[in-house]
Amino acid sequence: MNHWLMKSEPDEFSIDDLARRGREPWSGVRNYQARNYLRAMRPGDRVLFYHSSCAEPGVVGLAEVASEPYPDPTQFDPRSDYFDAASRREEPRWSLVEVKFTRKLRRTIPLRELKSRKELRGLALLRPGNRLSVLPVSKAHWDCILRLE
DNA sequence: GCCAACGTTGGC
DNA sequence: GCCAACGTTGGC
Repeated sequence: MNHWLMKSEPDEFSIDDLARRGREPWSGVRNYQARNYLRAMRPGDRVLFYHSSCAEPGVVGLAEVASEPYPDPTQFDPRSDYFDAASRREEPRWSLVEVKFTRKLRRTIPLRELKSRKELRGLALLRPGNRLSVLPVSKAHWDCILRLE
């Protein structure tokens, strides 16, 4: 089983939105490296849900990968913001997985606090300029972050 | 709103 | 293949 971190802007889709829906196809990832991480995901993998571009960026909840990766349907929808005219159905460019709500954390663990922890050195989220919306997390880092709760 | 740190695009 | 210009992400 692998561990991941997935970012979402709470104005767009928050942990409370995921709690309400229970399960959500993670559409709209349009970065090749992030896509490759999505394709490496398997049902049962654990996910840290992270709020970005907001007053208090940080880890806010836990989720679980709930499907195998499959082609993101929004790439074929001309009305979607995520439409990609260059993607062909025979060879879809973009993938997604479905994500299932596990629970909210008792508190937000702010980015500021993650940065202050020596044990979290090397966490992909903290690497300079890392803007990927989907990132791997080691088991050791996962455990460390949950101990901060 | 600013800006660093990227990724992408397109001319050559 | 190089690289300048441009667009995006996301913290602050």
